[in-house]
Amino acid sequence: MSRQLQLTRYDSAMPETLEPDEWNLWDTWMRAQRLLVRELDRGLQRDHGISKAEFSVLVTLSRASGGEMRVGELVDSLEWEKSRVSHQLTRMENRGFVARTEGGPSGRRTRIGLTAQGRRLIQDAVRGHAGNIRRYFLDSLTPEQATTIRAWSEQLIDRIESPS
Amino acid sequence: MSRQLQLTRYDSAMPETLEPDEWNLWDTWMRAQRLLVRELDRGLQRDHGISKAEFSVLVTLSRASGGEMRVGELVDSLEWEKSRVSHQLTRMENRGFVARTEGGPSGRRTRIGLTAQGRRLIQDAVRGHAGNIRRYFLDSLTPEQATTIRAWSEQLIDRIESPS
DNA sequence: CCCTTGAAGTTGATGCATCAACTCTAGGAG
DNA sequence: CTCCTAGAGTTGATGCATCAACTTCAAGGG
Repeated sequence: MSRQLQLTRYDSAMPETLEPDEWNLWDTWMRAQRLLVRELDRGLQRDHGISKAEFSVLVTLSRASGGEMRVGELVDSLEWEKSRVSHQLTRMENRGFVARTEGGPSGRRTRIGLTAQGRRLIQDAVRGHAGNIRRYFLDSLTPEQATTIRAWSEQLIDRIESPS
Repeated sequence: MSRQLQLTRYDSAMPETLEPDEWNLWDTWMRAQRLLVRELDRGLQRDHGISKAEFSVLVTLSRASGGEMRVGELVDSLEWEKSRVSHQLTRMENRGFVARTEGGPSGRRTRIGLTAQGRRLIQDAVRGHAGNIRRYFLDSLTPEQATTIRAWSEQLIDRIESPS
């Protein structure tokens, strides 16, 4: 993967209405994002054989009291679309990480639980993944940078989420 | 899209080995990323009917001298895998945005060019997308924040790309 | 001239992500 | 009791992204 200077690149808008400084900032930032996410994804895949999506589902289930949740609870917790959750659960059920169990005679609704394999897996993965987050993200930040990034992230979230 | 406080969420690792402050920073930052990327994607889709991937290919081709490139040049410029480029071109050829043309009698290799429709489309899209980058990203940054973000992004890129 | 080899590009398979359409069931209104 | 409806969940279709395997062709060696 040779790195070289380039003026046009994935995600680089560089339109006439952005100044060179501006697109450069945008490009640099987007590039850092992609590299970081890619590195974390690869870490999960390499060290634990699971994807980020699988990790998210497993870690959410592992924190549930009783180790079971309904699909709707997963939807709320993950902030995914319900169909995305459903598809993901199907794949993970096929891999043997989770199980769909019929609710008791009174209950009725489908519940999702970790299998023994899923439970074992997530315990290791959480530690490994935390280490990678620390190595690639947290350790790369000075305290001042961390403060700035946090403040800016919060601004951005508000800005996008409130229909200004 | 109701927003509510939650302690576990997509991409939140929150493992035992991360302090609450740490995972909170990580979570906030990841959340901001996702929202921003999603907003820009939706803008492209809504205003111009194209995906980010299509935008990237079109803008790259539109900057090429002669408006044509070889697949390998696209691969280098976009920093995508060649198979990804090939699949993307197939989809875009089906949509009528680009055309694969046989090189001249001497040349031989396949060249990729914009169609009239593709050229028309990208001219509008570049301006609209630039506006969205400004609105959601650039305008959300103070000069100091911009400086910090740029510096940190560069650190992170170096850190990940150099096999330290 | 033939054969090997490597670069360029394509293809197929699989998983992630989203949209739209569908099923099923529980809980009323009549 | 019967029907209607709304919520919960599933399914299918399509596009993005990646990996591995394959095809083609040009260049060079023998």
